[in-house]
Order: sequence, then structure tokens, then C-alpha cells
Amino acid sequence: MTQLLLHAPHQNFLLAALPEEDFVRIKAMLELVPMPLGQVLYESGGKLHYVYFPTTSIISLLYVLENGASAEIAVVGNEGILGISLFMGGETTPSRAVVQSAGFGYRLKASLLKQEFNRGGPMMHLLLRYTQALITQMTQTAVCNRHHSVDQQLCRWLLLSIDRLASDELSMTQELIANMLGVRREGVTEAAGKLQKAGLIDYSRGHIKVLNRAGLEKKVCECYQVVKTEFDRLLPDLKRAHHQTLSKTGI
Amino acid sequence: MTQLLLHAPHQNFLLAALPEEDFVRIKAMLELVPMPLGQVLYESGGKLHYVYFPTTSIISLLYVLENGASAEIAVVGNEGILGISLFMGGETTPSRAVVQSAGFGYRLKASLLKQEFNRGGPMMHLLLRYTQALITQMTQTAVCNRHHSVDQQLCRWLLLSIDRLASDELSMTQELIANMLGVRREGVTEAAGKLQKAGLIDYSRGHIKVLNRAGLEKKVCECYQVVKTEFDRLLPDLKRAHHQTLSKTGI
DNA sequence: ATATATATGTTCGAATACGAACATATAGTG
DNA sequence: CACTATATGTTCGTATTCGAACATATATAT
Repeated sequence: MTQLLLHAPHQNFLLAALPEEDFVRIKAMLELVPMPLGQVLYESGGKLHYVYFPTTSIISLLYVLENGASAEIAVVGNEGILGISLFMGGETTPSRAVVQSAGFGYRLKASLLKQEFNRGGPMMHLLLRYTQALITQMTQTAVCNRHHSVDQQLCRWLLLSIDRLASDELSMTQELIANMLGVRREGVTEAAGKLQKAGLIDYSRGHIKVLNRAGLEKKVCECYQVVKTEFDRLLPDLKRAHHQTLSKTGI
Repeated sequence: MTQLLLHAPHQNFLLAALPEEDFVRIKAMLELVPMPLGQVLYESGGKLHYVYFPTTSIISLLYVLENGASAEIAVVGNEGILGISLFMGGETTPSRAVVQSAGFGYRLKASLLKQEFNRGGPMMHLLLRYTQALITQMTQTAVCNRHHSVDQQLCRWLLLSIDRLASDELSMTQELIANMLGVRREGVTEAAGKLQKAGLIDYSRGHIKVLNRAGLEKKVCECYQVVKTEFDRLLPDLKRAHHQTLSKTGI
């Protein structure tokens, strides 16, 4: 019963941005699911049976090389959907999706999503605009990987992550962050140590709290703002949806 | 008159992969345009008035940082289309499109493309599948930027480029390649020198000829094959179209 | 409370790429 | 032909990251 109050589809802003009519129709098909840390939602090349709309969780899209090294391509949180390859027509992608921050989300059967997409209405256009925003995130990751230091990338990663959560805290070991950023664990230790000394974050055994968000924004490379601006531009409805959600839940 | 024989829309495999009915309809709206080296087809954030279907040219999508440094996100050749943001709904993107290899292509008015996309038929699905293939290229670039050496990246870049041309030669200075890869010119000089010594390429003042394609494929990182495989998987029609083109033009 | 697994901190030599300076070579131009 | 702009080759010191080894600290289980 508590869960019914704590969880609602409109906590996912992509869903919340839909016109009432579409939202109601889709809502009836959604299924609330817990998303524990580390859960692999799909494997590279595997078939997707569901798409996911995270509400309180974050999903990391990452690519794993033959030698086991990895790199994060993008993150999906309560602003998005996991499983774009379904409506893009490819069915699969060469990357992996892992729950990076435990929480909940709603899932929708693949066939139902395709059906909704093929209606060609607001849902389709919203999904396509979201996909373009995701593309921006991916390309910016490529640029950032090329030109920016581990320090800057950690800041970007932290900001992108907490933006996709209600909270300013996240559970994540340095080892895992290193996997995401595609760098060594020691590199993350050093970078995080600097941020800690500067009083921007508080770090202890898999638990990070952002103490000074503005400070992080001063240190981060331009990549963060580019991604954020592009999401806001392409999906202005999300902000509106966000505000509505806040007022509905009375936060 | 010669031009009419040398140039035809079906040299762009994305167009050629369309059903006859759609191809004929769209063909009537296309306009052949020369695409000189270095031409900027669109600027970051700028509005697109046309989409481009390259036939004998290659277009580079690159992102330019505030400090002037740059990195290539993806390349578009005769297998694709420039301007996906139009049908994705964003209208603009934060990247720049530059002609990387001079040649020709066909352009189509933005409004007409959107109209075709919104028919929801084969054209829409082809464009979406192409977009997914492009996403793979972008994400693989991100991974490659993180984990692979300049040497390997140069091989990848060369292979991706000649795949998008009929020829095994391209006109491109080391300086420009460095801009694409987001590395120093000296780095490219060194890497290209090694390939030259190994007899894999012939390099001289802005003109590269691939002498031993198989040799390059042995040296390249896995990223090249991942992108190629994904294009073939998502767009099998392109291969078929390719063969038809060869027989039609009698090459 | 003790043992153990896990997380974080620290150090050091090696490898790679950077930034800058300069040398050489070739295409075009007058 | 000589001149000039451009392209490529080479070198050297520096910075960053890597890879590996090892030290310390904290949570969890018994």
C-alpha cells in the first residue's frame, strides 16, 4: 500500500510528459519492478523483452571490450527509457545495460511499446526526441573521453548521475565508477580524493554524497552542460512534468 | 550529359534500398550537388534546410570544443544520410558537418524529408534503422577514444573512410586527420609512418592510397568490425542495393 | 571479538600522448 | 627558375595515465 503511494509512473518524466490520454492508456500496461544494483537488464546482442522507464533507479549503458575493459556510453534515469533499439528497428544493440543505482522502475512489454510507437502520435515523437538527446549524451562522451582529464570526467559523471535521481547521494564504489569511466580504480581514488579535500563530496565505502553541487559545476568540463542543455531543449515537457510530479506527490 | 551517367541517386545505398515506388517518388525531389572538400554543411546548432545523401563524397560529423579542439563523432558516406536530427525532431544538433572527401551527393529539402518520414512507410523504418547504425558508430567512437592507441584509431578511421568510397584512395592531410581523431598532427605523422613502412599505405602530401587492406584489418582494433557488422545487420538492403548499383552502372 | 572480504589509499617505473620547436621536402605561383 | 606556402618528418622535455604491488581501513559474518 505504501508502495502505491511511493511509486507512480509519472515519476518517470518521459511518461509524465505524455498527453493525459496517452499516459492513461500506457499506464494500464506498465508493471512496477525493483531494480537492484548490478542487475543486467540486457546483454550485448541480446533480445529485449521489455523496455524500462526508471523512476528511482539509474541504468548505465556500457560497452565491454573483448579484453574485458569497459566504457559507459550513456546513463538513463527518470528522464528516459531503456530499450530504444526496439522502436529504432534494430531489436538489439552491441552494448550492455546495468543498474547503476538501485531503485524502481516500470517495465512495458516490447510488443506493446512497438504498438504504441507505431501509432505515430505524441509517444512516437517523444521517444524520437529522447533518442536524439541520448545521442547527444553519447557523442559528448566520445569527445570527453578524448579530451578531458579523469578529474573532469568524474565531475561530469557525478552531476549526470545525481541529475537522474531525486537525491544528492549515490551508492557506488570507486571500482564501479572506474568501470563506467573506463579508467583504473586508482585514477578514481585520486580524483575523488581531490574532490573530497576540496569539500565538494563526501566519500566513504561505496557511498557518495555531493556536498557542493555548485562547486562541482565549476570544475566540470563543458560536456556536462552541453548534454543538460540539449535535454532541456529537446524535452522541455520533462521539466514541466517534473514540476507537476512534485506538486502531486506533495514533496 | 556525362554527369547524368556518372551520377545517379541509387549510388546512395540508403536511397537504393528503398522499394521502387518510394525510390521513384523521392528521386523526383532530389537535387544533385557538388560537395567540395571542407564545405561546412551545417554548423553546430544551426538550422538544416536540406538533408544530404552522399554518393561519391564523405561527410564528417565532428564536435568542436570551446578551446578549438575537435573530435569526429561519425562519418557519413554513400551508405547514409546527413541530417537525422530533422526527423528525430530536434531540428539541430550540437555538432558540425564537414565534407571530408570531395565528391557529389543529392540533397532533399528538409520539409520534403519530414513529409516522407511522416508517411510512416519503408522510408521511415529505413531512416530509423540507419540512425541506430549511426548510434553504434558514435558509441564505438567513444569506446575507441578511451581504450585504443592512435595507431589503431588511424587504421579504424582509414577503413571506415574507404568503405564509404568506391575507391581505396583519399585526399586528406595529416593535419585534417588529426582534427578528426582529436589528436596532434605529429601523432598522425608517426602512426602513418609506421603504416607506410609496413607497406600498408602510400602517403604523400594529402593523398593516401591503401595498398594492403587486409593488413590494415589485421592491425585495427575490434571497433571497426563492430561498426561494420552492425551496419550490415541493420541495413542488409544496402549490400543488395550495392550489387544492383554495380550491375546497373556496369562497373 | 575476531576473522575475512571488500573498499580505499599510496607509491613507482613504464608507456603513451602532449606541446613546442625546428628541419626537410614538395606543390604552386610569379 | 626562384620563391613561398604547405605538408611531412624528427626530436625533446613534460604531463597524464597505466599497471602492478602493497598498505590501510571498514563493513560483514561467525
